[in-house]
Amino acid sequence: MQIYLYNSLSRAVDKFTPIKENLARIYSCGPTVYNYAHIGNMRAFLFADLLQRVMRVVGAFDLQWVMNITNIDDKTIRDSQLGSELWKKEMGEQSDSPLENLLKLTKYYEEEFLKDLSLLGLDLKHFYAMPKATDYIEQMQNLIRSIYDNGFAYISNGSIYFNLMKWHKQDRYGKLFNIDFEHFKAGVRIDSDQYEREQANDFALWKARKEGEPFWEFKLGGENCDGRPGWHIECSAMSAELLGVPFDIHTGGVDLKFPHHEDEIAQSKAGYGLDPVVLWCHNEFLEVEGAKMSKSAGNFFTLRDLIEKGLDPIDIRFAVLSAHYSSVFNFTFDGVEASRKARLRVQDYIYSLFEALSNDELSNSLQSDLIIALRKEIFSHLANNLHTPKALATLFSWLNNHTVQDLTNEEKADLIKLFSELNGIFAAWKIQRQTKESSIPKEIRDLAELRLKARREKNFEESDILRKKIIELGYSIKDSKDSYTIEKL
RNA sequence: GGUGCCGUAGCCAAGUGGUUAGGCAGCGGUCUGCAAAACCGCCAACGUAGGUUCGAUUCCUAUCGGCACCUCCA
Repeated sequence: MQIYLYNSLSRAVDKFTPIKENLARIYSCGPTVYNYAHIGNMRAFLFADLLQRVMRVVGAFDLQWVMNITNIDDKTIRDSQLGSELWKKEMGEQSDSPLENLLKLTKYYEEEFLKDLSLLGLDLKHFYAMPKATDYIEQMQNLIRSIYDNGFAYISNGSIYFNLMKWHKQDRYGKLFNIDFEHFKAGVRIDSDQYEREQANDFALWKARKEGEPFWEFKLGGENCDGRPGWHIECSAMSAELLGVPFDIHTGGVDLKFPHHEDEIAQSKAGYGLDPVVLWCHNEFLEVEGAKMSKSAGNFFTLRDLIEKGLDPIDIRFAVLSAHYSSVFNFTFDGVEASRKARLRVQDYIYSLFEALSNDELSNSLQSDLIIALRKEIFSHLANNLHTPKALATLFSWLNNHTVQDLTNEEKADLIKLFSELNGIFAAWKIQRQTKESSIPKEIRDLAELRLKARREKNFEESDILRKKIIELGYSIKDSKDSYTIEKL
């Protein structure tokens, strides 16, 4: 199905056409691994995941999805310094080598990050690559050399800067973000390096070596430029190396439009001679209980914080996906609870489908017009700029109007097939027969058996006491005629 | 100061120049020993004030309120 996406470059919903036949190449700005990722970061990754899954399932594209891991920047260097208070013993022993320390600290947070992604329902197998900045220093240096040779970079005290105004005369700077060079709010952030730049707007491609910090050797223009890469250059170099120039889609949070993505466009074009990306997609921010998340406001959560509070990560995933990525998402605990109930309602429906199906013969391809029409409608919403709210609304309305009993066997089998496809995007359900009591502790099963016996004997006082006990132990019990089902609460 | 976004029922969240978005909660009912689940039904909105229009929640203006970015924050 044809995919349409909002493009921050054109400021319109564009038809997606891959550069290479049937291959969608996507680069997503990943985390800087100096700490546990917070729920706001997670929205960006859930968005990227949604995009790539829709490309796979609805667009039927082959995928090359790259997400970078920024493991060298001011913060990772700062926190990994010898004697850092933020060093954890799980990271191992610190050594005299700043680079070794940096890699140990960032490796730790990278692994935690990957765990978080998995908990949120991302499939790590979907990644074509997760490049780490320190593994692509050579490519970054090559790109910087090209930019320098093309005349758009200069060296100042061993650091290398991008000459923005010179570039701006050749090609517009501000393609994603209207830049009003006259009205930059002066003095908001003072960079210590600023005096070394010719213009305050110039950004660092490469930063000169500092004592006690990791560095790489670099000779440029006959000068010694030993040091380490600037932030923006890594995405340009790694995306070019892994996906080529240009590639199809670049994702990130709206905050990255400027300066990060502007700089990426400028330096890639200054170095490679081409606009690097056809389609830029940005997700809106996430707020918590209607306010910007901040540590001081006490509404700053990492995924592990939320799990500790008893939330299921899959409910968080489903809650985030139930709002459109381009609007501010208000994360609330009530909202996650509501999403959970909605999600489980669908799950129960899926269980009922399996229950009602005489055998486990699933459809290979859809046969029934009813389900084909439903699929078409849901998919077209997803294809239209990833409109998950409409897709889900369509699904819920349909479920409201079609009970399992109303469906023919063919429709049931088709619907399971459709759910299985949808789960390739939402990854929020189990497409299987409801697991029987096997996962329920024996203690609970025994209580339930006693209760069934009491009910048969019409000893309802006893059965109510037993039910209360079961609930207190964290399980719910649903009665049917002469049986029951137990579920974990 | 510059640029941009948003204000929709108790809560979350789509959308549209005139016909029910959807979810959660709530309220009736069926079922049940009672519940739960399920099913049937009900309920409610478009920040404020003007304007354009036959008609505005939707367009325009003003206004109030909230938010984001403005040099390394997803």
